[in-house]
Amino acid sequence: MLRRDIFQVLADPTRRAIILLLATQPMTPNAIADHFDITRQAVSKHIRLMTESELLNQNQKGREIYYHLQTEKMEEIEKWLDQFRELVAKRFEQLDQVLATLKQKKNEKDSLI
Amino acid sequence: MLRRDIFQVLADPTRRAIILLLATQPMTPNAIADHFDITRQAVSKHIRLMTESELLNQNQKGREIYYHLQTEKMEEIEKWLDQFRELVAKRFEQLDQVLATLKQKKNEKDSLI
DNA sequence: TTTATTTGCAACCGAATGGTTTCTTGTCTT
DNA sequence: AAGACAAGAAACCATTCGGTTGCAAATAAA
Repeated sequence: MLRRDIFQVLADPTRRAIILLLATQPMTPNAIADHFDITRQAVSKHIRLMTESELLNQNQKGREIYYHLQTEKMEEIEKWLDQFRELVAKRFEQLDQVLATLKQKKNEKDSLI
Repeated sequence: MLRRDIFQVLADPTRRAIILLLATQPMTPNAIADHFDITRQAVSKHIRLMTESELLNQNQKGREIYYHLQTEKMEEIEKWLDQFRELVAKRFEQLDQVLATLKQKKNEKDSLI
């Protein structure tokens, strides 16, 4: 199945590098391609996927197209991570509860001695 | 190219769901598969990838195998995001600097009037 | 108005992905 | 000891991925 989301974008190391590149300033496809050992067209395909995932916006200046990051899109990862952290925290709460119960049981037992 | 890292794991929605499932408690492949509309074997393949990515550990109890999350592995995402956020912050610093320079220029001009 | 530059698109290719079905192995149950 | 259950492995399949080369369109520069 064709998946076009931020997680899909992050899955490729070249795309992660492109994200870091564009984090500081907008760049043209040619400028981006200069940083890698792949053809400009390959970079173009990465750009297309990233645009379809709404992570990139374009800004045409003459024949050049400057691509810039839609940084809000990155928040989706944060949101997912928050969800994850919350569940992990809940697990530890349960663990704490178990420990507390054990402690209580132990005290009850002690009092019976 | 075969990539076996946490970003690759996150790329698939079923695997993300498995992560959230295992965030609260360890589970067997069968138990995990019950939550999805795919075969146990398909789940098994997801588990294998996640184990190879060092995100899952196993704990055999008789004929059952409980898989549990290696939560530290998730920190790699956080680390990458930190990197990203730092670069974005730098961009805004530069912008602030530009604005400050403009303001200074304006003041100099004003003083010439 | 040619010519060069920047970009995107299409077709192709080998490898990886996500699923299936079938089979084997190991461990409980009875 | 025999049958049921849990899990992994292998072979297969259609689709996607990440790359390539070649080409067309638009804009800039000569």
